[in-house]
Amino acid sequence: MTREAAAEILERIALLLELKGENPFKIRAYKTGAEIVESHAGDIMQMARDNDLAGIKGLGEALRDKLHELATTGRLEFYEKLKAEFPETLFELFEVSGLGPKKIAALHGKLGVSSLADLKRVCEGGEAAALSGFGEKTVAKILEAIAFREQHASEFRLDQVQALALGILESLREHPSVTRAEVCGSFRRGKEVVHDLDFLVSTRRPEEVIADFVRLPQVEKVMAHGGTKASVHAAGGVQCDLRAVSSAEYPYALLYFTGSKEHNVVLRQRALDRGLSLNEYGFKPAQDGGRVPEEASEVYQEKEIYQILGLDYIEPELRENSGEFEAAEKGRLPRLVELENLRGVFHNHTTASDGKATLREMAEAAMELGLQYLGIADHSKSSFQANGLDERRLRVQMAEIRKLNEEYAGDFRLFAGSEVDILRDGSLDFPDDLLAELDYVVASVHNVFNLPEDEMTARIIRAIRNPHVTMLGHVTGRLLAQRPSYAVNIPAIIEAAAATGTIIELNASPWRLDMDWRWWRLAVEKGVKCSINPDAHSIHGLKDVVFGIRAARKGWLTRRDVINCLSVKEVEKVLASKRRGQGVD
DNA sequence: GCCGTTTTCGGCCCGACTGTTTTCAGTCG
Repeated sequence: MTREAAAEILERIALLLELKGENPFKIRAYKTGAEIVESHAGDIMQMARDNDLAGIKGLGEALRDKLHELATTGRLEFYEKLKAEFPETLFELFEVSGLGPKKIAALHGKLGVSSLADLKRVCEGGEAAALSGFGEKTVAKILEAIAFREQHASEFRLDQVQALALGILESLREHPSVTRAEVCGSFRRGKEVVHDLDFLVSTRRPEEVIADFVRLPQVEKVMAHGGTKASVHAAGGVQCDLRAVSSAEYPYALLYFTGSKEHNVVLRQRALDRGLSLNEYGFKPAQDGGRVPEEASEVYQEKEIYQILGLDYIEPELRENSGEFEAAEKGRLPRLVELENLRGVFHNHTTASDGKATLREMAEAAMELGLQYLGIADHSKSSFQANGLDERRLRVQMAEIRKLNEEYAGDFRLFAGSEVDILRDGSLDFPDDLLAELDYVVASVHNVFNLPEDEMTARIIRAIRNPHVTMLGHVTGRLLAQRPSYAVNIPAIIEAAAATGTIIELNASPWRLDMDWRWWRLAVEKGVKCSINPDAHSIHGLKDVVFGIRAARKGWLTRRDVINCLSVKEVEKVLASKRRGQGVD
């Protein structure tokens, strides 16, 4: 049993206990237990097997015993019994925004609701509205939430598919009959969510490769299995398709299956303009008697196909038919930012607020990743739920950071910051004189999401105008495939950021990827700089920058647009420039 | 269920918002 699986079971126990109306503190004990299991620095499952968990704060006798049972037998009697009291599908109700344990318990107990389908039925049929504590508006909100979920039902966040995609890709590449393999589709294009995973291989033995593909351990169900393609469902319901082609066809197929569809349409039109017909297998003459240029027979990479069509190579992230062809014709494609360009990251949390690692642990993890600096930005006091820092605790942290910086003696630099709440009226959670003591400030909205667009926009712009606000955090508040963004006028925010020299964050958490890649070209045009921020709540979370880099590339960003590609000296200047009224240049 | 004792029970994190109520329960961050 992996630590993730064990933590998941503890979390589910907490949900089931909530449904049963158990003591809320007992429930919290299971939730914190799950967090500890997920984030403990040691090999916690081995420790559980060896009965070596004593001394870990938050794991008492009961949880230690349960973890030992899980680690040694792979199951937990207590959980199995609890689970048997409720239908498995009941868990999906927790994902409907606005529904909590009390309402779910009422729906289940009084109306027998045990799935999303049931829920929809009783909401539409009027039975739900008649329940005590429910009314017309509650039901309307539930139906809205169901509709949002349905609309996004087949969307998977990148963190949900990344390990699966890379795992299958590795198996394919290791296959003795496979010469080249790639994940295509929206995954390769760096979309913020994907619907499925498209794999492509080049091989001389397609049947053999396909047969081995459908037998991979990740495969749960085989949907289709032919001679050159197969379609399967992997764990978690992600559909995975595999296409097998010849070595000569491979670059054409790679281009075709990477898409986007809109990009391909333009490519094929360009080919026709040159008397050529392009499909996933290669070039053909568009008319009888036409001929294919000689270079076409020597195509080994996508790059050469673009060349034949008179274009510079277009990176997969840019293939959305949103200006890449004009730029490629004129040789004006941007040189996209790369992971290796990043020298530091801002907006990270520690155990002082809701993070799982200490200041020192975060710093060491950042060094381990080869970074030269790390910005800390724990929550401010209004974020009670996240154990936000008050003035006193923030000053303690600033002192700790100064001390660590002395210890690191220039080899590594910590920046003292704060993720300060933007309050309802656009004022900030800390007074200006305190903010002035920090190296930088991230301002974010964490409550009152339902303001009308003009009020929300005015609220954020007021915060941006504060000279101490260095950067704006997760501008729309969206949670991908789960919660839509709040109403906000992004172009107006970008204008205000440009006018005040405020940096806008690209929050790299795979849940957010916010500001969305579609806005960055406008931002860059206006002169706004980007900070790719992992919003890490643990050591592991620092690695989320890989998702941020993908999104940044998709937004046409170069290293010059991203402030965390700067050296310590340069970034210090940029962080201080707004306060000194110089703006960011 | 965990923790920490002025040891073996009593406390455990706060505030706003919403909708359903008629004084508050549920949800969310």
